[in-house]
Amino acid sequence: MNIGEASERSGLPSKTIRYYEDIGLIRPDRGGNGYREYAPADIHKLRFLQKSRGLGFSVEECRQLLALYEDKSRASADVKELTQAKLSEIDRKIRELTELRRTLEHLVHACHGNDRPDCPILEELSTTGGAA
Amino acid sequence: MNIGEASERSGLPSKTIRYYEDIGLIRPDRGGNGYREYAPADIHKLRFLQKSRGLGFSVEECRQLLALYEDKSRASADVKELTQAKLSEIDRKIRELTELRRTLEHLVHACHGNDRPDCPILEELSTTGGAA
DNA sequence: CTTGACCTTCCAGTTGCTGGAAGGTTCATA
DNA sequence: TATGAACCTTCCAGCAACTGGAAGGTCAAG
Repeated sequence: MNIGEASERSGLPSKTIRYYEDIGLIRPDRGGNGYREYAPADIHKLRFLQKSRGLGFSVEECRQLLALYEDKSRASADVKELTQAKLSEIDRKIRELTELRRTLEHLVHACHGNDRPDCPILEELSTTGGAA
Repeated sequence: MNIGEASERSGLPSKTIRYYEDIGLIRPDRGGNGYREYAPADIHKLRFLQKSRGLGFSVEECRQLLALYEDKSRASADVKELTQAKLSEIDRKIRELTELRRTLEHLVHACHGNDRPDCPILEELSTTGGAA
């Protein structure tokens, strides 16, 4: 399929898809007309990239995560370690998001109409979420 | 407190803190010597920024989120709507992270030593996580 | 065989930092 | 009181990750 459909299916702008090719994240085939041709596997990767980027992983981290899917070196201890590190990172992000969610919800429920200069929730956030 | 301590307490580099001031996210006082002086409330904001940026929210989104804490317009329906939108976004992120976590874990447990060119997990990821 | 929606490359601009230079402040110690 | 380390300041340049636009080729429909 062409880049337009790849864009639709992955949720990424065509521009971004081309950019990801530039920096070597994906390598679609080319048709006789010079058009990029995306296979289903490419779409998987693009969706994966779309999500992981949106979740605050850097492009380099995404490259690592993506590499975990490619079997080249999958069984190695390095990869396991990397995966474990990523898992911890993901857990941290989930915790922080949950905390953020709770804070927002409190704000909307508990602070509604209350215009004290210092909302107690702010205080809570700062103590609950200990520094890294 | 000075920017160094603010950096330590917030987990953000001093450079970034100054940048956030440049773009109007925070407004610390200045001492007679020209040094920035951070109040505890500023640290709260900085920590909040550190987290929300790391969770994939853009600076503009962070500005909105931060505005939810400032009581100026807290009771308005607009703000409630915005908060609700942000809550949905957060929920989506949590779901995606959970999914990503599960995928990674499967990879490390189920695919270890299996070097089939197309891992079934990849397939799962692409079907489980529907397009936006 | 033209019109419109695709696609291509290339180059410039934006966002969100990040590093470094050049210099001022503070504080401990000699 | 002075010297030096460890802070702080502004400014400017560069990098990361896109994003938009120009200039032009391709393709399917009418």
